Amino acid sequence: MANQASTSTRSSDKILAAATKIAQAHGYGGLNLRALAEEVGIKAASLYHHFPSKADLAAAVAKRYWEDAAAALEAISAKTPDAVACLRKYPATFRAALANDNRMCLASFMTAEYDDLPDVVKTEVLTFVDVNVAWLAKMLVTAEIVGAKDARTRARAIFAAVSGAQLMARGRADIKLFDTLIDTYRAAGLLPA
Amino acid sequence: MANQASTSTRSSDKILAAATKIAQAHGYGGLNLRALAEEVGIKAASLYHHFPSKADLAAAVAKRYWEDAAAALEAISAKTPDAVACLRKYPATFRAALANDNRMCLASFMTAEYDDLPDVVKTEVLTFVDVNVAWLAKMLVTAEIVGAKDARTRARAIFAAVSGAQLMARGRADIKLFDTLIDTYRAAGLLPA
DNA sequence: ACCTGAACACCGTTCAAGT
DNA sequence: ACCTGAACACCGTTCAAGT
Repeated sequence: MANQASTSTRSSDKILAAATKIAQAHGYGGLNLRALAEEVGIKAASLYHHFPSKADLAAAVAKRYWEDAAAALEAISAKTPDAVACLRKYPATFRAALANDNRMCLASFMTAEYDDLPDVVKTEVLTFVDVNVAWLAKMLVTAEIVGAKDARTRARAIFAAVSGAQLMARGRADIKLFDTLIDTYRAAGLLPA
Repeated sequence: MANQASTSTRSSDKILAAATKIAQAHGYGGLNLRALAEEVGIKAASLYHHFPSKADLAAAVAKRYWEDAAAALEAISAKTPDAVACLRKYPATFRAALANDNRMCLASFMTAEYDDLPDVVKTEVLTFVDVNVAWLAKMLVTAEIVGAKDARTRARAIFAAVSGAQLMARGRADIKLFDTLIDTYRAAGLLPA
């Protein structure tokens, strides 16, 4: 994971990074290849030398997105021994997207676009959800909040609720609303206080 | 509300109905005027005789959407005296969208498209949220689940969570997942059991 | 290998011309 | 009044042709 980007992947990385930011604000349909190319400093046609199609580019974006999310979650649980403390930190990544120019989770936006999503992209988006749910389930069991049998279901409910909070807060461009919603989930008992 | 559609609004109604279905599956960006026109049986250019622009058409769609939602919610609370029973029925409208070819809430989709939404549309989308939150808050107070001071906040949390559940279920085209998520919210204490 | 101009099919929109 | 073909400037995308 550390020594993979030596020389040739540089411009692909630039493309992926720029595409991720655009897709987090405009979705798959709103990912404008001319605008993306301009941001990277090439012509739109040149994009096709790095990725065979918009679908494959978006799949690469979504794949890196869940890989980064998985690494970030592992970093949290590696650094924080207390599982309850880990669960308290979970909403922070969703908050960070809003703090970054009112952006949202790439996977949530693309989930809305389900009907128009190429299969290769759909797969990666689903994996993002799986990664989050698996991590949450593990923390819930470790924290002894639910038994192993109910962990996956509760984890999915937390993921859905936090996603919904991010979406609602984006609609008002109001990050404080996100914080209030998360606090309300805690007060109601969905998330550990 | 009853005697407004006599003769001239007929085709406008057909356009709005078809546009609503398309927007619930593809969003504002994915609302293709040529495809919409074909479904209605006219040419795209003819659409402009009924609505001055795509933005105005989408605003009319979103406006009717929240008006219908408001009427449906009023129908529930008028027919069901018990506020707790009303709250139990609330997720049903979101479920119905999923049951209708895995569609989703128009407002949720458009909220994701926030950055690309004309202001006239944005306003109507926000009103949909307000209508839902106001009704939920009223039911929560009547049911004595929360006090008047916390009603709005709790109502927003419920709306966000239910929206998130719909989005997640759409991503798997799995309506049973929606049911499970709602049940989990109830078990956790976010919604009344 | 990497890049591009030019072309393609498509989009929202306009408008003169039909009924 | 309502509709339309044709055109406009634009878009994402493709490809033959450059270096």
